[in-house]
Amino acid sequence: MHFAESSASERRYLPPAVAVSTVAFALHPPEGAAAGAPDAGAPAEGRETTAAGSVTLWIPLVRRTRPPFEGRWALPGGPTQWDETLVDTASRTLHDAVLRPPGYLEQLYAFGSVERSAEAQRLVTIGYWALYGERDLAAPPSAPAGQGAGAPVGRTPVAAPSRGGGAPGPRWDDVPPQSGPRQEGSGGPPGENDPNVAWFSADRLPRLAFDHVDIVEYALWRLRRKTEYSAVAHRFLGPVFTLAQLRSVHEAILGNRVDPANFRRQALAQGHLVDTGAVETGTRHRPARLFRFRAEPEDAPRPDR
Amino acid sequence: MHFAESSASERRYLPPAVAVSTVAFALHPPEGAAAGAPDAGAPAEGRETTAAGSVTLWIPLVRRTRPPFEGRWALPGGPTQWDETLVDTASRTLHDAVLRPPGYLEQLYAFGSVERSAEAQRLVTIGYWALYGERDLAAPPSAPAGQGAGAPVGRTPVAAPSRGGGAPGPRWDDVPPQSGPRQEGSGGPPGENDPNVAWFSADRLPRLAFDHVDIVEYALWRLRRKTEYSAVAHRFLGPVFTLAQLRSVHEAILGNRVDPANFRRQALAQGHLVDTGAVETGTRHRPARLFRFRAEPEDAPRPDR
DNA sequence: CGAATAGTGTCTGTTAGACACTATCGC
DNA sequence: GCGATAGTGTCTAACAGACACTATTCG
Repeated sequence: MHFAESSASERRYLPPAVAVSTVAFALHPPEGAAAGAPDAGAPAEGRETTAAGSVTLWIPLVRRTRPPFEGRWALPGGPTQWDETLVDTASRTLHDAVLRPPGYLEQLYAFGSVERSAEAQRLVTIGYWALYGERDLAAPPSAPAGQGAGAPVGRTPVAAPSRGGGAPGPRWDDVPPQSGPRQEGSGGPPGENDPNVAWFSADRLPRLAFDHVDIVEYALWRLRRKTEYSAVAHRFLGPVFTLAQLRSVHEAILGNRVDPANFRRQALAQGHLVDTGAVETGTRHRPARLFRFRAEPEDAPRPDR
Repeated sequence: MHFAESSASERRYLPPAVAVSTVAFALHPPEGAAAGAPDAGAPAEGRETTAAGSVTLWIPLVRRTRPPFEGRWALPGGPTQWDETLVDTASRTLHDAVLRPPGYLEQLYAFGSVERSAEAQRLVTIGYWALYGERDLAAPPSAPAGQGAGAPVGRTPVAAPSRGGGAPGPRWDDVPPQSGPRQEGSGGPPGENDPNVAWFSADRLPRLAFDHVDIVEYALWRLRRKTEYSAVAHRFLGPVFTLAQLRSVHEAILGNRVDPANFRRQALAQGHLVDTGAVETGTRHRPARLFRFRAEPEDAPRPDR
């Protein structure tokens, strides 16, 4: 790389580095992945339920192995490479941490602060948010994307448009300018149990590096807004699901109880759900009908193309 | 500049250049500014009204003076400088074209395409949208921000948060990597009548360079969404205004008629409007009450900080 | 049958939209 | 008074939220 040799004072004048940070959500960590406790570095027993029996959102984090913020947990991410689009970068860095491609990926906001520009290269960070559904987590872990200018991660299953208002992200800061392709938390060998990658419950996050808390905050806000006016919740579930499941996803996202009767009516009124005719089995009460989702035309001008 | 000497083939491996493009809206061009006709390069008589007597939105454009797309009109914009935040860049480049700071400025979407990377340096473009109110247009033109690393344009009156969903912009492409600070359409001397800057009616735009049409499209969509759930329309007007004026702004943005009675109720119900007690004068019918806007707490996590 | 959840019916309060009607100005 | 727009009242249909009630399964 050309710039390796430029001194710190010279780096001030370099063009800004472009990096990506992604907040990914899932209803629970993938099978076999580490579930982090708030402040312990070590995994803890954690599954998808909380006190009240309601579902929570989980977020994958990566532990930084070098300054600044060495040892702190941070969002998966890293610098863009010359042959990658921004989504590709998000996808690749996320894959490096989670070992699976997300089911949904959407841009959040671009933040270009000038902070610390006297000491380090200027940095522009593009925040993304992603979503892992049951389907996605079930997929067996695949090898990290790896080196250099290789093709961006195979299939980025969903590179989606968006609609809500754009918003902020904090300045990124990871990865020294023009460092190698693998991002921060990759000291050890890859594999499902990399000690530097863990999933945390969204309401019990450890202290994060940089202003990653703000990105998470914003991503959550966006996710909530989006579940209100759009159909995203179903993406957390498998191909077929009951209305109760869908509702509990809504409850997890919005953080409050939702009336089953009213939810049912609204959900069905949207016209997105198709009754498969099949019913749930294995319950010890009246089985619920299974629905699947019917894709419908987006109404937003499509950003990513 | 370090990179001036790097060859085209070397540039492929440079970090992406970061540029900004801004879609600015106003109810009419500033006094004395050129109003462009759809395809003529020359100004045409144009004021704020259209066929049906309704108001239209106007957008400032800059004519490119070098390839690619030489001669075409494009959005104001340019590359970020090492000491500028993204908003600053938007603000500065917009100021260079319009000679006034906007009343509102918000990020739209970041687009990082890899297209043409084989021939030119990789480019990441951050789209912004801005708004000039009466107040802002009334301000006398000030000199362009000018050279090098000078302080970013004095006051960027409003660097605002946002809420809607993020969305797309096309790849930018202007300005050769690391070119001088002044952007594209600045061949001639500055001043209110730079032949390479003109305002166009949003529904009669000329052919634009790059995919700037898409950015405009998206900005319009965002503006519409935002007027629906938030209070932005008032920013197009002066400090006090009648409900009829506010309504006609809504009509201009949404593109359809709005019932005066219902609009009034809704507008007042929001609680943002304060009756000043004063009334309109100079009409030849019953004068309307004048209102002013009362700022209220935002509910979106604030992105820009 | 009892526990438990699925699914339906109904009532109430709020709101968007349509539109008739009254008020108040200049002339 | 007339023309014109400001501003109010009212009716209707749609809808969200609360909640009672019925249906269907397991054990």
